[in-house]
Parts: sequence; structure tokens; C-alpha cells
Amino acid sequence: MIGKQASDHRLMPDRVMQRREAKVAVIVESAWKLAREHGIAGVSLHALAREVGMRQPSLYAYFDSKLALYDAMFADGNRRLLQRLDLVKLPRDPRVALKKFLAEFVAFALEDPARYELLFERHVPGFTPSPTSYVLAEEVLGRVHKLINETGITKQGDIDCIVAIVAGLMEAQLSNDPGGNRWIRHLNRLVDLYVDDVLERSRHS
Amino acid sequence: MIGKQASDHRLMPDRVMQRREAKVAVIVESAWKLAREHGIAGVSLHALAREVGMRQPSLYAYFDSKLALYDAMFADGNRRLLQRLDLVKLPRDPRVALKKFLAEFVAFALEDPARYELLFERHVPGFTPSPTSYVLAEEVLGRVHKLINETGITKQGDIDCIVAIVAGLMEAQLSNDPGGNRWIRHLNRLVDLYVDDVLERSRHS
DNA sequence: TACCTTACCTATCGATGATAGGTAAGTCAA
DNA sequence: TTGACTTACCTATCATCGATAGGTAAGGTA
Repeated sequence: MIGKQASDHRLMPDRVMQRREAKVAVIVESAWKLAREHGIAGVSLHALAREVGMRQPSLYAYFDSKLALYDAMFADGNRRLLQRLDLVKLPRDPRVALKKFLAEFVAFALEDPARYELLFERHVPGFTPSPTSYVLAEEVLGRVHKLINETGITKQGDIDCIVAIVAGLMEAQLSNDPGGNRWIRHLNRLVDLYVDDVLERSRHS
Repeated sequence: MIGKQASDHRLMPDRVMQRREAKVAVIVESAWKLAREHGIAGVSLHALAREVGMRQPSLYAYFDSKLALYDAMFADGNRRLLQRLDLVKLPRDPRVALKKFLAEFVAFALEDPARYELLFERHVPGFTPSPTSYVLAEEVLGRVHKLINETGITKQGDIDCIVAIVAGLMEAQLSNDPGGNRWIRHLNRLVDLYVDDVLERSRHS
């Protein structure tokens, strides 16, 4: 139960519960700060505790394990991503809408390498999102799925390809040219190329 | 100096030197075994030493640090990859040759997830290949580069795209369907699609 | 034989994530 | 207001990790 937080506090009075959740938020925010400084795997519970003015064992009052902390960060990152995607004004044209949506997705992903490591790579040994947190990631993927569908692409294999292409460009960008655009500048062209090809193929069959 | 092995043994007599290198090879092989069992980041020096019949500090006679061990594994993996690629009989047709070469590359990459993590991902916190080892990785990339060139594709941006697409498919394959072919089956089609498009564009300009 | 190097060993270090058990402050019903 | 209970921390300690120091017996060499 990675995602489970310490004990069950659902019987707590609201006031106490809110204070507690606020503290969790502070801890997660500090964890992101440390992750940005030392990489996602470089977050140490001792350093994190010091950052929030505690001793290391006290963190276990808020998270059952270090992996549970990562799970909370995973959920937090995906929630922020969904918020950002909510703000995207989607044009009528499905193709333009898809590209605009993907551009925002990619911008979010690339702006914080440590967050990218946790949300989209598997750079934390042993970490797998809990079902509760994974639902958020599926929501993101579901929105991409929907927009791709609206361009007329419905086959799972074609959706897989587009997702893989986007991921490949992002991964190359962050690995070899973080902050630049050497790979990511090809995103729109590749999406157009692939979508055109699928539609062309479906027309001729 | 990540890649440096303990001290400088270049003044050793040949007999001793060979025995030493044989031992290094045994250690690296055992490390791969542990990596396959527990993931690349799950290799512990205590377990590795036990595996080769030593105590943990004795490994430091062969490697200056754990990262130096990873560097030796990185070089070893790339050497094996080059050996495999040497065996590929390349057809005349540049396009067919590229696809056959990439197929072998991908087959090698996917057959051992732990090796993939070390060679193609950055799943080991703090690890960067030493210049000496990185030369081997560049040799691999150089061969891909050459074959892509021979299809008539010369612009760096286009080469980047093909490499990113291949990497994206491999990464999705291993993350979501290891052992299967849900993503990788699209490799040839995507390469053809991209190469065709580049050649088409160059013809119309 | 005498000497030097090799190839290990034990003991120990600091940092890590995790657990056990204690205490003072906060909360709340009688 | 008091007394009981809970919360929110603490100190002390553990096993495991990579790493270092220093010792020793066997192998190789003059």
C-alpha cells in the first residue's frame, strides 16, 4: 500500500484534519524543492525533515514510507498537470486542438526535470504509483486519447505511436539538451506527419 | 574519474594483469546477474561481493567506487552491442539495411531491461559514463548515423527525429509491455513513413 | 632465502530509511 | 476547570548502504 498515509485519520475532527493536510502539503512542496536541487532520487528524509523544521522520524507521522512520499508527490504533480491542461483553450479544429494540447503538456513536462523523472520516467527504484494516484495519470492520458480520437484516429496502435513519439522527443530533449528545443521543435511536424498518414491510409482502404 | 579502476596497474607483469582482468570480468558478469534480478539500481556491493566469494571492501581493489563498477558495466554492455551489430549482414538497399540494423539494435536493447536501464536510460543516480566508455556509445550512434545518411537523410534534425522515434518506441515497450511487441511492431512503418517524408520534402525544394 | 606485491581480510565510518518508545502540547467532554 | 485522550513531535536505536584504514597471508621475484 504505497499510497497509504500513516494510519487512518478519517475519524479526525475537521479542524485537526485540515491542519494535518496543510502540513502534508508543506512537506510535499519542500520535497519538490529538494528534488529540483538534487534530483528526484536525491531527496533524503533527513534533509527533508530539516527543511520543514522536524527530525527525520517525525515524517513517518505523515507518510508510511519514503515510497508513500513519492506517491504523494506523483499525485501532486499529476494534479498540477491536470490544472494546467484545464486552462488550455481548445480550438475547434481537432488537429490544431491536439497540437495545442500536446504543446502545453510538453511545456509542463519539460519545465521541471525532477518532476518529469517522477511522473514520466521510472527513476525512483521500487516506486510504482498507488492505484489512487495512478487514476490521475490515467486521466491525463485519457484526455490525450480523446483529442487524438477527435482527429479521426481511433486505432489503439496509432494512438500508441503518437504517444511514443511525443515521449521520445521529450526524453531526448531532457537528456541531451535540457532547456533547449533541438528535439521538441519537431513535435508539430511529426504529429501532422503521422495524423496525415493515418487518415490517408484509412481513406485508401 | 568515474571510469578509473583502482590505482594504476599498468606496470604489472602480464601474468598478474591477465588474472586481474579475468577477475574484473567475473565481477562485472555477476553484477549483471544481480542487475537482472533486482534492477540496475538494486545491485549492492555487499551482495555482489558475496556472489563472487569476497567481502564487500575487497571489491575496491578492482573498482574505485560503485560508479566505476557501473562504468565498467556500461562499457561492457556497449561492447557486446557492437559485437552483435558487427554480425548483421547489411543488404544493398540502404533503407532495408537501416531497418535491419535498427531491428537488431532494438532486439538487443529489449532483451535485457536492466542493461537497457544502464545503457539507454539514466536510472542510476549520479552515473555518467566516463569519456573512455562513452566512446563506445558514440560508436554505436555513429553507425546508426552512417546508415541513416546512406538513405539520403543528412540533416541533423531528421536524424534526431528518427533516433527519438526509435527510443520512444523502445521506452514505451519496456515500460508498458516488456517482452511483447505492442509498440515495437510499428518500428519499420514509422521509419518508412519518416524517411519517405524527408525524401519527398527534399525532392520538392 | 629475503623482499615486495597481490589479494584478500576485519573493523569501522557516516549516511540512509525505518522502528520503538517517550513526552509535552492541544482538544474536548463532564 | 479538570481530567482523559489524542496529536505532534522528540530521542535512541537498528540494519543496510557505500567507503576507508590498516592488517595479513600467499604469490611472485631477485
